[in-house]
Amino acid sequence: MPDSDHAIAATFAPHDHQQCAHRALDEAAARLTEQGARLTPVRRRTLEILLESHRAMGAYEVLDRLAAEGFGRQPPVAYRALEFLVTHGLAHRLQRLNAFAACLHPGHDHHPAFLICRSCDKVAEAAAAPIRDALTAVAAQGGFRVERATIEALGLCATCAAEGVA
Amino acid sequence: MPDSDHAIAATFAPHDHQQCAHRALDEAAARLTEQGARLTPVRRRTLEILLESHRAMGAYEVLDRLAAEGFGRQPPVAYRALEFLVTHGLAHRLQRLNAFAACLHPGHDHHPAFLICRSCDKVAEAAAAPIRDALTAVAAQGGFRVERATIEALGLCATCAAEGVA
DNA sequence: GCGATGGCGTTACTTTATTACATTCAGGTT
DNA sequence: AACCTGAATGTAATAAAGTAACGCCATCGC
Repeated sequence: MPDSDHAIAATFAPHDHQQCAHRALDEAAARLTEQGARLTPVRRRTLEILLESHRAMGAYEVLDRLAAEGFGRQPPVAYRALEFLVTHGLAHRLQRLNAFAACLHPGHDHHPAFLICRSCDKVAEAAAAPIRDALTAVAAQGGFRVERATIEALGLCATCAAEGVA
Repeated sequence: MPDSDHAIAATFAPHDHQQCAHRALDEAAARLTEQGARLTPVRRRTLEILLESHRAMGAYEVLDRLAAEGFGRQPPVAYRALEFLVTHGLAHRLQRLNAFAACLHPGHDHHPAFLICRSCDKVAEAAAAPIRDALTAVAAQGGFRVERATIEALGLCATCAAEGVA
């Protein structure tokens, strides 16, 4: 991810989340104008909601929030906004959870591996390149060409482990 | 995987499927008696249905088949049988597809990586060890302990590629 | 201003999955 | 054989996740 090993720990450890979320939102806005895509109110708000925590949220959880704030209350409202964000690399979909999480490093590796803590539920993005390389190599031996990889790990983060969670 | 690089290609290439399915069923039965678990009619039939192809099947697709053969026609019938098979390592769940596939190598690596061909829809199991190692290493740098990994690749198999599928 | 496009909202529906509870069946005990 | 017990099976009902189809309105290029 952006710089180093710190990215993972930074997600799980306590940190200035206001700033963390704000930075991601700014980067997102920058990337979109660059691409000529529009960050409309629903989309912006959806991203903000995802950015409030490092957890993954279900589409209906997001929808409830949007509806409470005066946006539409039908599923497509949430799904469309989420799909937009995913398409533009501003959010990720977690297959294991049927849920979505804001991307914290837009513009870097757009198909990271995900580390999901089973205790605090937070989700971190990890550099997928070495993992994908291993996968690609194994597949190639069988003549299979990998186009998209889903890599999601469930486990325990350092912060929860330090707090004594088994 | 059982032996080698051949396992992947063998899944996608034409082969004696009767024998392939039969062998998997035998191995499954053997493993279950060993574990003291019961391969009841619904469970056995569910496994056979999955083994008929190398595709992943949705729970409702399996359910339709079971219902047509005189078993119950309510979702729990299929979900319970499938869950049993997954628990005992005789089938796998594919997160990306919300579907299930028979395990072709029961007793070997119970958490393989999956290679899903987007053209023929078949699913092969690949050795996950090297991939999981890479994932574990990346995660460990961030203090994260991986407990379970989901590794699923979408792409094109050798057979489809040879047939000119782009 | 005017049409084309994209975004948003709605209704309606499909697909996937679970909860809760009644019934049946295999196995061991008396 | 009668009896108990726990696992397995079946049902109805419902929840959760996701999609299709359509109309309205705003924005943008002309």
